[in-house]
Amino acid sequence: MLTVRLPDGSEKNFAHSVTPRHVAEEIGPRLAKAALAAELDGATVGIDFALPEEGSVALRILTKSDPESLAVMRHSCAHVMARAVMRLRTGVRLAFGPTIDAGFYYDFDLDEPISEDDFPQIEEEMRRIIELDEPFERIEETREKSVQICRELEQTFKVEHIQEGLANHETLSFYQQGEFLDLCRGPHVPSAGVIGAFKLVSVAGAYWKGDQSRQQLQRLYGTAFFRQQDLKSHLETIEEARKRDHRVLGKRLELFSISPLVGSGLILWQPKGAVIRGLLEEFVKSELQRRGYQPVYTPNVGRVELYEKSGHYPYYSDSMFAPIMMEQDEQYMLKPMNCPHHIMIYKARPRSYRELPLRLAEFGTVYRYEQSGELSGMTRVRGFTQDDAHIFCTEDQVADEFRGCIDMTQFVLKSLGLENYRVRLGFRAPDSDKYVGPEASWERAQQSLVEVCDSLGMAYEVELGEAAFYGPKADFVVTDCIGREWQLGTVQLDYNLPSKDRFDLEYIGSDNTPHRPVMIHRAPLGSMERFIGVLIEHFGGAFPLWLAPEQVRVLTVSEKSEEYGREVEEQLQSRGFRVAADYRAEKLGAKIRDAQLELVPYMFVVGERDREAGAVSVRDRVESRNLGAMSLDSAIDRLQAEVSQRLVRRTFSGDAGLGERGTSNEY
RNA sequence: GCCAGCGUAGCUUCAAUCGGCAGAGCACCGCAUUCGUAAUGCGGGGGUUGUGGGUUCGACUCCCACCGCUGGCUCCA
Repeated sequence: MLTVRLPDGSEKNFAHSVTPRHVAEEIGPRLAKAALAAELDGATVGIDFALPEEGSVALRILTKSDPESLAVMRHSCAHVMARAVMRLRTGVRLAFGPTIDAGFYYDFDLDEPISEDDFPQIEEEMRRIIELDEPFERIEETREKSVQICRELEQTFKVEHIQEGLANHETLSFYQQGEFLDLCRGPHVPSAGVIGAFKLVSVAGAYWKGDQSRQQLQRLYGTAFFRQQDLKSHLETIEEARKRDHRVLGKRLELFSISPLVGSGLILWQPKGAVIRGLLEEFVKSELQRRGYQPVYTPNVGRVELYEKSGHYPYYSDSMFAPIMMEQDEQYMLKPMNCPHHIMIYKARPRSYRELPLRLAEFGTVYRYEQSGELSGMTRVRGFTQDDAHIFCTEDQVADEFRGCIDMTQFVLKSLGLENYRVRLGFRAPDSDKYVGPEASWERAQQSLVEVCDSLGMAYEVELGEAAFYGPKADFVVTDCIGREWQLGTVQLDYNLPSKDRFDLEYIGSDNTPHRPVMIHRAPLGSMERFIGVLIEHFGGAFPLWLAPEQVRVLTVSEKSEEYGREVEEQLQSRGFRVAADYRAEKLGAKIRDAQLELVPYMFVVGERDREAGAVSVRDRVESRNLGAMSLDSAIDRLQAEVSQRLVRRTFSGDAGLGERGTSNEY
């Protein structure tokens, strides 16, 4: 006998084999009709799933109102899409078609490539399939039979997947809908009719099993919702993201530019962007000073031998700019990392334990030859400046230093209105030869990271295989105001570069014998380019007052007030504000409009009335509102208070569902 | 690097019918206007249609190569 526990605490007993559908029918016909899937002891299953005949299970029937059913429905929609493509095309071989955060995709190998022009036709065919409202039927087969079925269907990727990826599965499942039969773990919704609204989003290349050395397939991305209005609002959020694109805003607001003649992926900071960067650097520098870091400067090139010693050259030569050849035995690299240089500063003389922790900081510019297809605006570039520092400390100091790095990162992010983030601990993958150093050091380093995170009560997730080659790391993955994730700051523990085989770092301990220090690599912002790119999108170009390239614009009502306007402008300038003025022979409305669109936080409107009173009329951009006339001094006090608090007055808040594309790998 | 798409004036605002005279808006410059909280009017300049080659009587339009960009894949010390 089976006991089924329901969410309301009640229990139902069944003497014979049942499915969630039967359970739902027992509860009521309404629920049975609305049931799309079920949650069985925490896992999502289809409503036709055969529950065990004995024992006790927790079961929750899932309907449209449960978020879990959205993923199930989207996976079904991926099948509908694949079915439509197979109706329209010949020689379609199916690969994987999972659900992702914002929708789903399916990978195909096709005789003729699909382009976006084909979307309307595919969508039309999908609509037809959905109208038929045919059920998704689950079929279970033995391995041999499954291979045979896939062979007959000429689905060679599926054959391979059964034989390799699913080698330890005794039985396999298929889902059938009309003429469409696909190897698939499921679950699926009962029938296609529940797919309320869908849209094909994009088409892209993707390698079979994510392996660059294997065949490239076409990946068709789509999304689906139960209700048309949810699809609409999803598309609106994508549109919102598009409007905030830092590449567009960066050009419009004259923050940065990229010139093909200078080179792809190389950022030219325009004056206004340079203001923002300079302010952020000052902000970080003052924190570094407070926290006992010492600034250093190092050159932009270094001999190849330096990077051979560090191990970067053997590991990353493909993504480094080629060496600069001088003589046969004299080659220089553009530096891809600052750490080897900082290490040489440490090594410039013998070190005592009394000096540790030694914290060396530099806004170090590095160059990496990223693949051309990787480049994107400021977020993925070939030259960038890290807010870098390397801490050399004793084993005993590691935890405190690591804690200090986390603290500084949290402080900096918070000051910029980036309060939504998670921490990802990147650990080594077992049995990989990608890493340097003995396993014991790795264990120790990984253990320290976990202990510090636990002691701070900080949530984190461990990801295997995400470590740097020399040590494990803690990455800060920041969610911006429309729900997209960005990897920004990082703290990395390193027991390897100091080792005998690498740079053989030492300090003399209190026992008067040499000891090996531990290194911590850390960059709270990551790179200035990427960080500011993300900030542009986060703020939609409307920077808080303390960072705004132009903080105040003086607007004259007419040319009659120009002289007074210039006085006000000069006053603001001398009080430390970044100020501009609009003396054009335009109407006030036009000047206001331009300043609003250029995202200037405050406008000081000056006319004859103000001149007579020695006042300014303050207009606030955020509220798009006239705050009224006030004395210049009180207006300045007001702004100064806002600057000194580093007040972040507004960021859009919402969720585009554009988060990292984590897949749950249905097949 | 790979797959797909795109490239017309400073502008990710865009037009140019089937291959038949490259044209608007915004921005910019000039003149007039002297204005009180999101666009004053008039006039003007600005183009080797990404680059190079090909097909054609004729190419923004069709074909090839290259460059750049976009969306993905792979990569990310």
